[in-house]
Parts: sequence; structure tokens; C-alpha cells
Amino acid sequence: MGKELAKTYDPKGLEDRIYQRWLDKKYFHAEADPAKTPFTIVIPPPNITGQLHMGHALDNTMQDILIRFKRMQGYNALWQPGTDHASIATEVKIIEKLKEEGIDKHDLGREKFLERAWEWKREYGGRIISQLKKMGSSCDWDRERFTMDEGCSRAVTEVFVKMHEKGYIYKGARIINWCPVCNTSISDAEVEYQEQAGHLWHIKYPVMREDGTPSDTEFLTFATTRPETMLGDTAVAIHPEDERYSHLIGKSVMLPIVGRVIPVVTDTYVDREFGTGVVKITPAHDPNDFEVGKRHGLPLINIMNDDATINENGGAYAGMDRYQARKAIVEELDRQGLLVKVEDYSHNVGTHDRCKTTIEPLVKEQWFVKMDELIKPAVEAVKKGEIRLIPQRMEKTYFNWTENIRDWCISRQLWWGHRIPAYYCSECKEVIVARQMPKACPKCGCTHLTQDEDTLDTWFSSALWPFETLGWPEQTKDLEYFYPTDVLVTGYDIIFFWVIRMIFSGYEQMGEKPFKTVLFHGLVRDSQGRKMSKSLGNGIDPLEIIDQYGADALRLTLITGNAPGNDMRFSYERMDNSRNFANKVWNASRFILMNMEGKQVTEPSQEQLAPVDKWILSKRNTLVREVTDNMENFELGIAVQKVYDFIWDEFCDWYIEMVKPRLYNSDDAASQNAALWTLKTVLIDALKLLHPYMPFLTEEIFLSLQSGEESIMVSAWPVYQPDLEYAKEEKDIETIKEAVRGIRNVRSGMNVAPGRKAAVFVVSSDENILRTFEEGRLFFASLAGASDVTLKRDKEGIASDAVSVVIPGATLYIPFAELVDIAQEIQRLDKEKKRLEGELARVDGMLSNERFLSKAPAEKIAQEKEKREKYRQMMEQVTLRLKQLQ
RNA sequence: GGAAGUUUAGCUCAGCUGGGAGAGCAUCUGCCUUACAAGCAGAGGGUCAUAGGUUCGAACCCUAUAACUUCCACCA
Repeated sequence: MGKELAKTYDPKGLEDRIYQRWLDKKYFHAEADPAKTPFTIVIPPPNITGQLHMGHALDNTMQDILIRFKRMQGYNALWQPGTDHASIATEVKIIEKLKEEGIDKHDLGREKFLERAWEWKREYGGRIISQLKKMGSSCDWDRERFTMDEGCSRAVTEVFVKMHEKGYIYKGARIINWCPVCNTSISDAEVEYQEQAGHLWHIKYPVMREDGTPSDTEFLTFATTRPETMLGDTAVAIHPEDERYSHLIGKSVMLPIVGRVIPVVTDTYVDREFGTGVVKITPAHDPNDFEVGKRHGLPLINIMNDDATINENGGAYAGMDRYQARKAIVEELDRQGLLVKVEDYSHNVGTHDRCKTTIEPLVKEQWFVKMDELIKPAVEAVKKGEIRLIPQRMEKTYFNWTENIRDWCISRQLWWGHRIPAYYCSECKEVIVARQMPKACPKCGCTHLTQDEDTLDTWFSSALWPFETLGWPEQTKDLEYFYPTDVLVTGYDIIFFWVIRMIFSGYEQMGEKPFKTVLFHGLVRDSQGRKMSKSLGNGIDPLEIIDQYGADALRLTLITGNAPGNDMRFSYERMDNSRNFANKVWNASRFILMNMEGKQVTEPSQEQLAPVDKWILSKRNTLVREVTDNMENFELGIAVQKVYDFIWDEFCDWYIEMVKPRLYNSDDAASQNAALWTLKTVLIDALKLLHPYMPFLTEEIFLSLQSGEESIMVSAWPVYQPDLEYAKEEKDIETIKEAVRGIRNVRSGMNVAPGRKAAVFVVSSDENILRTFEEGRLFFASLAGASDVTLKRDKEGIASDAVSVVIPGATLYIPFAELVDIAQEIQRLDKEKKRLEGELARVDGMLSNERFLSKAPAEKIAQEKEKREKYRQMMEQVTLRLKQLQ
């Protein structure tokens, strides 16, 4: 690119061009190389149905920052990308699409349906990937994987078979969560409880008399939120120690409508305090009742079809929807005089997190993963710090889940997914779990075998993601080299779905943790703090933001001022600020490029460097150390804030302004060269520190500054150099800055026109201060609006009514004769005196406190003493000046 | 029912191992100063939720309280 840079930064077009160049140069690609240390991140695979949203944008920005940082530090950085088949989400979408065409899934048949699904994958699977590229993500796209590609499918089968052999996977009839709309079982993690307004129906069942007829005077009354489930009641329970009902122990009641006699059982599960202390027991439709039923050997009566209509066990109600049946049954009970009362009642209802349908607990044959043994190493790993969670408080959530874990229902009645590698003999009903379909039944030799119709929970394959993407179950070089991975970046909302399952899978299959650190981020909310959602229509499309502001600005906004694990709000004001910063960097660079034009900039000697040059070089050095530290500790928001402040405040507002007179007016070529070299050197390092956050902007500028260099993304990360600390220059320049600030303040307070220059006298008995001002005379005059700067050891000859500014070690005088109001001047100095008195009182208080002196660290005491000296000196100067004026 | 988080300037939020309260936006005053008005210079604005405690010293550590948010469990 040429040196003619536009006045304002325009990311449009430029970002795509740069990204394409990075791709062409293969900078994102990593190969196992024993000579280098690997640094690996596996991407949380986005769903193939997904479109980039702010959550992805944040997640991927964080990963890209870490990857780019480590790559520049010299690590062999691999960011492993891929997508997830997202079985249920995708299947639902395809069903919807089919419906639009008037096709029913079952009419189409499994094979044709899967063809459609793969078509979908081909069409939309790439969409999210191209969107991630828009963010600037430096993934190794050559390694892109898909959870249902051949390798991943092999991994899934392998794990299933192995875990089945070990007894960790079993098939059994358990009560599971059933979604009547999606027509599949779901795991506990997929159930979302929602508070809903409902009713509590108080119902009574007649107690059976000795003669086997129902009593018409004695009843057991209880309350229920789901009266329709009475069709499946097989008992009524009371607490064993509840005296109110002790006479009923061993008796039975008549189940109305159905006409079934059911026993009264005692169980400590019953809470005597709640309601009447009586509970109806429906083992086939309630998880707690299921447990009670097991304890008492009660029969399971399933009254529902898969679509949540009442089945043939519901007698007259068969065929009705569960809610219709509820209404009809309540009416019938009322007619029979068995409905005691109806109360309004608000309670939590389990819904399917995908479709929000109220789930129906049903007893079904499903495949489960036995969790109690598997979870142990996963708990240990976090307890021992083998795996670090950031922020640490996430450990509580983690342990809370692991301690109360139940077996994981992994079979789904879906077609899109990994089909369960279990085969059934049609003759002897033998179940064979195998890597491939056996030719014949090993038990009876029959060749009529059919594969299990069900597929696996999406998260079953996601759990293997960190190692299956590196080649497992093959023992590949990549696996050996890049595993375990370094960091997992993800939202805290999928800690149960994914993080925990990857951890126990890693230990079980690899015998090793999948990653060393988990870095959690929060949710991106709208400007009012609401979750972004389709139904609210408050979602902000990252692609539109990129189009408007550029990817760099979006990335910066998402990272600035955000601590790990905390939710953040998205606002356009913050986008404006980020864009403005990009423009600031752009213009500072433009300034430097313009001034370097036609000049050969060479590295100056130490002697040629002016104190201001050393000052900014030293500041840069400190910045490098701090930013690197922060990034090593995953404090990305803090790190970028420091770079931001450095570039805008120190570099642009001070250093560039300080060197302008040298660049414009000085005919000292060596001094000019030193300034240009410093400008360029500091800018380049600042750009490098900024590059992980704003990759496009920094690359564009870097390439125009460094014609010989390949790319900033493969340049070396700046390193802190102890020999580049210039403590003296740092202190000296701070003195001048204070003087400038003091004078500007006074001028502004007195409404002095900016164009009006005035003579400034610097009076000090400190030789070092005088020398500092002498060396900085040129820029000090320019920044302080001085027509002339005179350095003096005393105030002889300065107009007695000059305005004065006191800084540590010196007093500055500005003779503004016709402007000065002596009374006002005294007032101003009085205010300053009061301030100093306050400061001195504080410092003196501390330093006269014996306990402070004996307990505080020596360094702190020295600091305070130094401050006291400074304030005393300034106090002396102010007092003196006041005396002169009065 | 259990747990976690939040509470700091008008707004949105930082504040990393306790050592003089910060940023952006907004407000007010001046400036189109040849990198940048998407800018520059200056200013105002905070009992760091409340009450105790620990400490020489607390926004930060401890205890309690309040409000808001979230997660988990789910009592029919």
C-alpha cells in the first residue's frame, strides 16, 4: 500500500483483503513440531444451523486474542476449528422446512431424511464458518472438523463400545424426560424449569371398608397440580409417623373414575407439613413417585402416548390431549363430589429448553451413562488444581453439579445424529454392542439383526471434541503433540452440558485432562441488560456491526471493561468509542508516516536520545511488562485498557505533542532522527500489543511502517528489557508535565485566549530541574503556550504581580500584568495552600503513628516520607508567594 | 429450599496480591493549533448499597441486613 493514508480510518474492504492475505500466507496453519512448544485451543463448535450472534463474537474474540498472543510469543499456536451437527436443533429445522413443502418426516423415511440433513449441512454448515472469518479468527481452517465426519463418528462408536464393555453404558427402563413435540427423550440438563401459574386441585379418594366397598363417609384428601395423572395412580402415600392417618396403614382407597383399588403406603418422602400430608402416587409419570413405587413394588401404569395424549389405559379419556383430559377429569370428579376445592397455584414446570414444551416424565427403555465412577477424576482434577477454572467461583457451580449428578440419558429418538451401535437379534432378542454390525447373532447364529433406531445426544460427541479433532482413536502425532489443549474458552451457561462432560471423557479415554484452563465469559446482553433473543427481537447482528464499524472495533468493545464470567451490555455508544480509538491509532500512525516520508530513520545512540524519548521508551517498557503479565493471567480487559491508555494519553497526547517542535523546527538532524526512531519504535511495539485485540488495523499500519516485514501476526511479541528503564527521565518529564498542566489550568481559569502567548519564568534552586527545563525548553514552550521561557535561580526581576504556579521543586511565573486580579490570585493560592495542608496532615498523621511505622512495609514508609518532602517544599513556595502578594 | 453474582460519578462499567477513587459516554468552558472535530485543552460530578468488625490503614478481608440478577433442586 502507498503512504497516502485516508484522513479517517475505513475498515471496509481492508479487512477482507488482509484476511485473505493471511490465508494465502498460511499463517493460521500449525504443524506438530517438537522444536516448538505447542499452544492449543479447540473451538466450541458452533451449530451448523447457527448464525453468528454476539455470544459467538465474544467467545471467538477471546480465543483469537489468546492464540494471536501466543503465536507472537513464539508458541506453535493451534486453534482447532469445526462445527457441531446439533442433532435436535438441526432435525427440528429440517422438519420445519419439510413441513413447508408439505412433507412429513415419517413419510419421507429415515434414509431420505438423512439425505436432506446432509444437504442442509452442505448448504448452511459453511455459513457460520465464513462469519467467524469476518471476525478475524485465526483458526487453522485446514483442520476444520465436523462432529459427524468419519473420524468423529468412529470416535463416538469406539467410546460407546468401550464404555459399554466396562459397564458404564447400559440400557434400562427408567423415568426420563420426554418432549412430546420433539418426540424424543432428553437429558436432565436439557430441562428448563419455568414458573407458571396453575392450580392446585384438592381431591378425595374414598377409603375402602372391610367389606371391600368404598366408604361414603371416610376419604383421603390430597392436592395435585396434575389431576389427569390419577389415571395412572397405583397408591396413595402418607408419612409413617403421621398420627392423623396411622389408622389407615395397611388399608386401601378406591381410585375414582378408574375404579381401581390402590393401597395406602407409608413413605418418608411425604412431607407432613405440606397440604394434607397425603400424596397420590403415579410411578409412571413422576420421578419422585417412580422412586416411591420402586420402594413399595407398585405397578407402573403408563397412561400416555408419546404425543402426550391419553392412551388405552385411560379408558374413556383415551385419545384426549393431556390438558383436555385434565379438564374432563376435574369435571367428572366434581360431579362425583370428590373435588374438594381449587386453588390458584404458581409452580415450576419442566420444559424442553429447545421448544419450551412442557416435558412429560415417562418410563421408557433408554441408554444411560453411569456417572458415579466416571465423574470422580473430573472432580479431583478441579479440586487439585489440575484444571483451573476462571473465574474461580465457577468451581462452586461445577462441584454442585458433580456432587448431585444422575445417570446421563444419552439415547434420542431422532434420526440426525450418531446412530447407537447396538444391534438386536430378531430371533433371540440378544443385544449386541459392537463397532460394526455383526454378520450373525453370536448367541443363536441368526442373521436377522437390526440396529437400534435411536441416535445419541449431541453432547455425547461434543464431549470427545478435544481429542477426536486431533485424530483419536488413532494415536496420531497431532494428538501426542497438541493434547492436552491449553485453554477452553466458553460461556458459563454450558458448563454442565459440555465442560464437565469433556473433562470426564478426557480422563476416561485419554487418561489425561482435555485442557489446563477453562476461561469463562458471560452473556452479551442488550443495552437494557436483557438477554438477546429472537422472541424479543432485541438481538444485534454482529455482521451488521462489523459492516458499520469494522471487526476491530467490535472486538475491542466486547473485551474492554469486562471481567471473566461477567455478563456485559452491548451499546452503540461503546462501539463509537472503539471506532474512535481505531481512528486515533490510524491518525497517529499517519502522522508518523508523513514525518518519516523521504527520511532514512536509523537507530540513534543513547546520547542522541532526548530525555522525552527515553521517557516514552521507558513507559513503553513498563507497558510491555504489565500487558504481558495481564494476558498471561487471562486479564484481557485490563490488558487492553492499558494499551488504550498508553496510546491515547501518553503517546498521542503527550509524546507526539512533545516532539512536534523538534520535527517541525529543529535543524538538528540527529535529534530529528532520534525522535522519528522513537516514534516508530514505540508505535510498532504498541501496535504489537494491540494486535491480538485489533488485528486488521494493526496489520495495515504495520505493513506500511515496515516495508520489509511479512506480517505483524508473525512478528515477535515485545519483551520487557530491564536496561531500558529510565527512572530519572521518567521523573523529570513528569515534572514538566505537571508544569504544563499547571499553566494550562491557570490560563483556562483566567480565560486566556489560546493564541495569546506569554513569557514563562521557571524559578528553582534545583540544578537538575533547571537542566530538565533547559533540555525540554522547546516543547515546554509549545505545550504551555509560552512565548519565551526563562530559567532562573531566583525571582529577581519578575513582575511582582505575575501569576504563579507551584510544582514540586520549582515555581513558575507568568506575568499577565493586565489580566491579573491580585485578590483572585491570592484566593487561588489559598485554595492550593488548603489542599497542601490537607495532604500534609494526612501524611504527617501516618508518619507520626508509631504503629504505622512499626508495621507498614519499609517501602511504603519511604514513599510517604518522599511525599511529605514534596508537599513541604511546595507548601513553602506557596506560603512565600502569598506573603509576597499580601 | 440451596448456592453464586451484582450494588463504585447522571448512564455503562473497570479497579489484578488491602497502601491517596478511574475510564468511556453524558454535562459545562474554551479551541477548525498543518495526525485526528471520530479531535485538542480545561472543569464540575462519588459517605465505593447499609450497619458492625479485623487492620497502622478497607471499595477490596470478615459478619449481618437490603435490593436486583442468575444457577441448581423441585413439596404433591
